[in-house]
Amino acid sequence: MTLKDITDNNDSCSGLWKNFDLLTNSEIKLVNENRYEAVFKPGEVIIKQGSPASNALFLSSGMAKSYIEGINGKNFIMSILLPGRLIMGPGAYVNSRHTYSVAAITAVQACFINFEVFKHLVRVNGNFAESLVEDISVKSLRSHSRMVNLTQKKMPGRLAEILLYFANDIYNADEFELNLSRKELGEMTNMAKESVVRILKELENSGVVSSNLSYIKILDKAKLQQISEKG
Amino acid sequence: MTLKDITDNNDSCSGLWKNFDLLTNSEIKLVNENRYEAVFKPGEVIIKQGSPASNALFLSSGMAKSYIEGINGKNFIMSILLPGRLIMGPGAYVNSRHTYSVAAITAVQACFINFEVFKHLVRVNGNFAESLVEDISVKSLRSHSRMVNLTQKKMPGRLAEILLYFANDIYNADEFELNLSRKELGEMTNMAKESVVRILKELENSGVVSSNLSYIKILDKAKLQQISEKG
DNA sequence: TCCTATATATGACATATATCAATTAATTGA
DNA sequence: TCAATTAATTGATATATGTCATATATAGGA
Repeated sequence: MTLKDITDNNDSCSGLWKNFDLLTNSEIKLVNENRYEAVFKPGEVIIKQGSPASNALFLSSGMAKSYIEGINGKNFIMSILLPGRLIMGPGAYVNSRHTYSVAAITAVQACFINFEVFKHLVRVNGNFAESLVEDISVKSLRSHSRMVNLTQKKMPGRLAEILLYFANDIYNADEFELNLSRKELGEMTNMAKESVVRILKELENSGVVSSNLSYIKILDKAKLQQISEKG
Repeated sequence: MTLKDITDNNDSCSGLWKNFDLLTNSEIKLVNENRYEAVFKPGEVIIKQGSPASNALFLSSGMAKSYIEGINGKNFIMSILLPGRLIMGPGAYVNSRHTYSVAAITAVQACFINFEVFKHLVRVNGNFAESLVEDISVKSLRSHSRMVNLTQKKMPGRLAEILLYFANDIYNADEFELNLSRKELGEMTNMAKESVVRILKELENSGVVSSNLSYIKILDKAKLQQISEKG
């Protein structure tokens, strides 16, 4: 990982999160004076669970995954991270530890912003504070919905749900080159990688999707939706 | 449900959450001018998932459960609620809908505070805003840990975890009269009620706990801890 | 008090899903 | 380009867990 201070070039981290729009000019200046950029190769760990946390971050380009390192080295992928999204775990406000890990999926350029600056802004700018709470609330809502999905659906429902997530929220397309392995799909859906393969094949056999290794094409979205909802 | 305005008696909702300590006198006055109390009988629904949300609430006495109504009428109990704890779902800041239900377990007295007042305080009082983010962060952290527990542990680990939760976080004692049914224990651990009975019996047979219907006694806490951690 | 509804308990069985072993396919680096 | 590693696939099997049926116990009302 290479870390270079680029506060004096004309890039700006402040464009990476819509909530920064709520800041005053001097507050934006403060943000830009306290940001750092770094570049990561695919697979590289950007944030390590358990390590001391002192920065929030944003991707300026690329794709990453946030995941909890659970029992017996088994990971649980929480979400796929794209530019425009605040990456700041709850540890920031609890124990100053990273409560999950983040790793690059593709090549990633990331922008780090010091927590203290961030927290300062929450204290002095009420609208910014409110927007942070909104951001956290949306994540919390997703997390609840995820909990139900994982505990109440069987494998086809869980896999269908995650395929829709990629189509709707990540790639904005019904066919896409998925840059996650079967194992990682399993880490999102709580399935063994072999089960991912099998259920995926079932979905192919019933004409709902077609897949050629990492290339996935959703053929019958309504059906997929139905499978996802019925569990 | 009976709802009575008691703004003119000397009780105060502001004592129900430590974060209210951060408010100024006039802000506390505002809170007290906009609060309402209500009493609920065991089993009564206090908040209904999906309904319009306009109030945060606190219990002034009693015990309640928050739960998500999931697929096919299957519930997922998120947490046990006691006095001192803010009850405000993420919907407050997302779509003004309750994202989960809350029901009384014992007799409950609850104090309702209007969202708008609450949000106003977040905007004008930076320390209060920060304390709210802290509160949400702690819950979020628990929710993550819960996710791992539910997805990566087998039944004995999940049940052990929940028994420790009751001992450590709810009753503060290693023996207690549990006022939840086996079915509800299942709704916390993602187990069928019959499975709860069976695993509980296993724990009894191995001398880890003893139970007489709703009376639970933890005999070997270290062992229970170990079962919980190993999964 | 007894009756009824509800909760708990238990056994037999079905099934979803993981695990293990082996094979094939794809990717990467020298 | 080819060997070597890694990922995907497939089948056989083991296991965890849910479901169903039924019995027993408990609690709440008339």
